[in-house]
Amino acid sequence: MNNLTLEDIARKSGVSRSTVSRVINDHPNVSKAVREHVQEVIRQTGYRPHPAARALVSNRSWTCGLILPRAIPTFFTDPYYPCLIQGISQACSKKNYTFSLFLMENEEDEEQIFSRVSRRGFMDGILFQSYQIGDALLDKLVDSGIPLVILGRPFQNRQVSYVDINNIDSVSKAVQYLLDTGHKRIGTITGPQNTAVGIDRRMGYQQALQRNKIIVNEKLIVEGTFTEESGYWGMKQLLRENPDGVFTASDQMALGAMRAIKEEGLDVPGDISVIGYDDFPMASPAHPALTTLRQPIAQFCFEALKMLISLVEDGLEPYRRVILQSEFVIRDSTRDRS
Amino acid sequence: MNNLTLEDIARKSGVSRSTVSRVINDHPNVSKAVREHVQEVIRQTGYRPHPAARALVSNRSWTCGLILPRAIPTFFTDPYYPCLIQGISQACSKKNYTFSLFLMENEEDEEQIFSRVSRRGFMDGILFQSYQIGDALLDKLVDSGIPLVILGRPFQNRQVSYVDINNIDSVSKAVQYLLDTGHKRIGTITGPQNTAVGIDRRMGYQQALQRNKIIVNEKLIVEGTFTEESGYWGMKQLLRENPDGVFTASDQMALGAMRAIKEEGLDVPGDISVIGYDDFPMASPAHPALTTLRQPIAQFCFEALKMLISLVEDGLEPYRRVILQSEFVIRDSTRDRS
DNA sequence: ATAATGATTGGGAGCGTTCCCAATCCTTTT
DNA sequence: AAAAGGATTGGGAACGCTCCCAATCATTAT
Repeated sequence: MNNLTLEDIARKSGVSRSTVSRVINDHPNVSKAVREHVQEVIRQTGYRPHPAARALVSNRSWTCGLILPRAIPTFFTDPYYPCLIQGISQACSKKNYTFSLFLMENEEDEEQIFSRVSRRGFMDGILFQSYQIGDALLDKLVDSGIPLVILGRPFQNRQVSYVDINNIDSVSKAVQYLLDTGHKRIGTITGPQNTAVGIDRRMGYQQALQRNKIIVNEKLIVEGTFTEESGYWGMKQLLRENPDGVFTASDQMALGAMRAIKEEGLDVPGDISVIGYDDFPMASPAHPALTTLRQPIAQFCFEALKMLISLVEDGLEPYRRVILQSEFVIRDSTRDRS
Repeated sequence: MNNLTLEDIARKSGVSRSTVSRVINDHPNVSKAVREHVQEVIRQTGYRPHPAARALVSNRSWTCGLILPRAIPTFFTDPYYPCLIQGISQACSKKNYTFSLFLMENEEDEEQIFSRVSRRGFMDGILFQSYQIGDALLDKLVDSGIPLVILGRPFQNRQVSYVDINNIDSVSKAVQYLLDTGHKRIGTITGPQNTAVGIDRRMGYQQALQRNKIIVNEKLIVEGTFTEESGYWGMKQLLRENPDGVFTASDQMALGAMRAIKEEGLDVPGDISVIGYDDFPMASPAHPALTTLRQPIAQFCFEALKMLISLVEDGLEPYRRVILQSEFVIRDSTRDRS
């Protein structure tokens, strides 16, 4: 264990505490000779400053928290959360931040997380995955005044900074593509309608139809939960309406939908075209390879952390927002019927 | 933001800093009246102590790190890591610890993580997921003297504390079950043979056969990577040897194996029995429902954290170890052939 | 009533940093 | 050669807490 202090290094290198501190923090005004000598001593002793002492005096801990909402039914099966976690981890690593994870599973967790997190001094800021309408914790967090960035848009038009993906637009383009390639009866399996992504992706579907003067048929819309299973059952239901194309709000649901279609003896894309959303690792090795919308997760995470850091350094206001685009990736689960 | 200090609370409640500190830390020797009054003031003001200041003076940060190894090919598809993350998160929450996650993806990460983690004062201890043979970071961590618990057994017989699951024994029992129910040609799809779990589960398979005086046929052993895909291809290969039972080292591979079997026009369990390992969420809704070995992940994580805390509080030695058992869960993918 | 005892309470020191200001040193200019 | 200026260095104070010891208070026994 490393129990050296600044003072120890100062003594060993024959300079003062202040000088060593300056060397460590790359301050100017240290002569080259002294700087190099001190660096050498630090290297040899393996000294590393005490993070808590630093945090105490500088009020920066170089740690940020990621809060994932409670009751994630898909935490184990949907790659979204692992991808997000990896993305944030990478971003933190690049920015030299330590990354603390908070999984919120019940009411008590919520209280505990709040008290753990809302006190500046251990956590420089918080990334909060938007999920359900009316998250009490989110309100408290906003009020607490800790630097906060929402991943995904918040529900109420609150005064918060956030990073989002233009779901409406992206989906609308994908459905437009189905329209342009001669599809006549396009269904959708949506995400949960109490989540922002769920609502927005459905909205994108509707906008595309409306723009083309097509009346939205409620029977061609089924609500899912992002899981493979819900895609399967949703498709079973849609099949009764004889669609020739389906947009599903996640790749997992697209996989489920394809399973249902095949089970019915129909072919993808021969009889029905399927479009997913995410472009997660299982999308391209699927049979047929899935046409989908690629979420720019890595960039998303990076922008979120960048925003958080600017909040930490420059203050909370003005509120910032960044909207990213998903990329439409055409593979083999769609066919031109025109 | 909460910028109150102990001194502020002391002033507001007309007592001294020391008394407030005693109230917060539940020390005895505070009169009931004073204690309640101070608690009321704390409640009203929403005061929370500055964690960095506490950590500085007490040398406890109430934070632990989880390091996940580099190059996890299955991070997004295998539910093991999400489950582990959730388990550790729950355990930390119960023990009032904050949980920092480190994903190691390349050499630089390794160096960075080490320097972030090895300095006591911000991280009370480290949980390290055992993975590949010869992890350089692990060696450095052990040398650094920071409290450390390995998840899974370490390779070299090093002086470290760890928590493991008795893979050899568990698998051996499962294979014994196949033997007892009249299976004659039992194959296995192993995990990677440069991982401890991969090696141990294969060993369990071999031990069961040897105990029953059956010669181990190398052609009935195929190495996989824990993924669905590798289970599929592994099974394709095994099929040439006409097995009537297969043990796969993960549920994912079992799913892949079943896909391959069905594709060949054979039936599970009619023609071939399949046993997986993990009992992750997708095991029971599979068709047929998977017979498997249930990893006690939650308990595993809890024991690991408990061990880590005892290391933090009582010192590193003597080395501790806890071995848990997997539970054999019989469902519909196996059939009695006797 | 007084001494002795134990329960409360308060204040000082210190944890390892950073930051500020004053002191020193070296150049350069006159 | 002396003064001025900038570059470099050192030391004190502060961050907000815990811990220790001394002081005070209440309670009981003599």
